[in-house]
Amino acid sequence: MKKTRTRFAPSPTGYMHIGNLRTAIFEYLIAKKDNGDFILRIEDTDQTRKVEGAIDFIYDTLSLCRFKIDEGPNNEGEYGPYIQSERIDIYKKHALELVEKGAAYYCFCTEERLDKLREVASLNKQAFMYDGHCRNLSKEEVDEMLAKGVPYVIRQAMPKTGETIVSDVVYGDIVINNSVLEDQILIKSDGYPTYNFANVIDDHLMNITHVVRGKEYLDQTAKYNLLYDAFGWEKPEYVHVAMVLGEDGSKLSKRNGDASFMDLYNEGYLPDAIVNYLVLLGWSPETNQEVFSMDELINAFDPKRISKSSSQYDVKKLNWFNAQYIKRLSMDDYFDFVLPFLKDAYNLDEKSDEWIHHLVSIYQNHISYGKEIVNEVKIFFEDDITLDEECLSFMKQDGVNDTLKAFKEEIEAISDWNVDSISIAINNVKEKAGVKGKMLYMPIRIAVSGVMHGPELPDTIYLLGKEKVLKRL
RNA sequence: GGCCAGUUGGUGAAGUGGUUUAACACACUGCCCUUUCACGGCAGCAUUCACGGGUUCAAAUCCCGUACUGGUCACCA
Repeated sequence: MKKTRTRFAPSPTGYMHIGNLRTAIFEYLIAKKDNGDFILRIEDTDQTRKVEGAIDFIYDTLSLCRFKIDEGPNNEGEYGPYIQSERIDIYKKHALELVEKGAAYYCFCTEERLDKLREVASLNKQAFMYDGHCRNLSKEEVDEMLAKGVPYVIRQAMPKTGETIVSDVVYGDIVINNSVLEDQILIKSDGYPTYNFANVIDDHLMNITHVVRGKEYLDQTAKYNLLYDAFGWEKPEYVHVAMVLGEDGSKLSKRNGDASFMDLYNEGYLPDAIVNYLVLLGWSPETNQEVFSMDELINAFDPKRISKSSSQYDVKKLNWFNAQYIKRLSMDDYFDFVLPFLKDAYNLDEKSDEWIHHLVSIYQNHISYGKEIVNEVKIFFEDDITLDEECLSFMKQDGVNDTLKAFKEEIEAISDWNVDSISIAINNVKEKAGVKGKMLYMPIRIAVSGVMHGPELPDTIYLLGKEKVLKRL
């Protein structure tokens, strides 16, 4: 029995949106469920798209998500190199092998000829497909062109008739008619392989057992199978996964900024929560469990339960997951987590550690992402407060002024400023002004904080400080 | 346009012929708890599974057709 091996194969663009990440999650879980290996391979055959530092970025991202990379460019195993641009010779060699076998051929067609073909096709409202012009070149003709140094590509010779069956773990058997298959390019004129070719070669050479990728590649898989057959290689298991759509149901793109993992991370979304949310987007466990640790995930994951239809990214549910994870953070971890957001937004130099801790601690059950705390604590850092319509109309009610007057007196009378004494003060107001519940708390809350929602009132008052509270009254 | 796939509530989804008068979760609404807010708890929220036919004693579940959505048809990955 072969050891299960999956691979994450991004191109090094320095950007990872949640759709890519989700694919990585699935790949990781499939491998780890079988105690297999998770491999990172960099697909940089398009040299124009290369971005500096992108490989480290991918390592960082995956490590934040708790994925252990068993083999990759920075920790090579026995199947290296793990960067496609360093494997050029390998692809070339295999392409030539196919030419030898008659499954591929040299093509010397010029850009101009191809363009003309394309033009004609679009005129006839037909999809362009290479006409196989060079497919029947004789050995002598080929050698002559080669000797003359005419630029060439190597194309795969597709069968013209019959059909190819693609077996997929989530979609079942898909039948593709061979007549729709183009004699696709395997090796480009710059000597680099195309994505489709490099993929097949690498996946085989690296002993990948499960190829997990976006559903958009499903149709292409017939070509892959033909390639595997031509080499006489065993095909991997295919796991095609449906797309993740943006919140509006449209395709995710770079433009849809907040769907990038790093952006979410920088906003204060915990990688564990992101992973947990994403794995449930397009996959569901047999039980009703929703919050999963990595180990539980590895245990529960079954690729057969990946859904066939695409799903929409929903930040509200992500918020819920993230809030769950924030609540479960230890006090220390939580503090380390939110403090950077606070420091970034406010000058904390004059605040005591005790004060900062107290402030932050009352929000652990309130926020759904780290940066949210910045807005929440605004009332403690601003001098002026402005009331919105709702607050204003509340404050116009009868008795509000009496309540506030009584409250002010109580506050002034406090000598030992702490949460308990403030609670007592509020309680005294209840007696004095003869109000309770909402009519007691709301006027005070609005007067001191300017908003109708917030953390525990005594804490709020305590943190604001006597001076500020009196000033606002 | 050809080919391929998908279609269960605002969202993620369970469901593979009868125990489903369609689970669970997010969101939303209401109530309770808390002397306020939030947290938490409880309840409500699809008479119906894109639509139309068929098979069957019985269909969200099987078959056929239609519609819609998406993908794919590059010397991009």
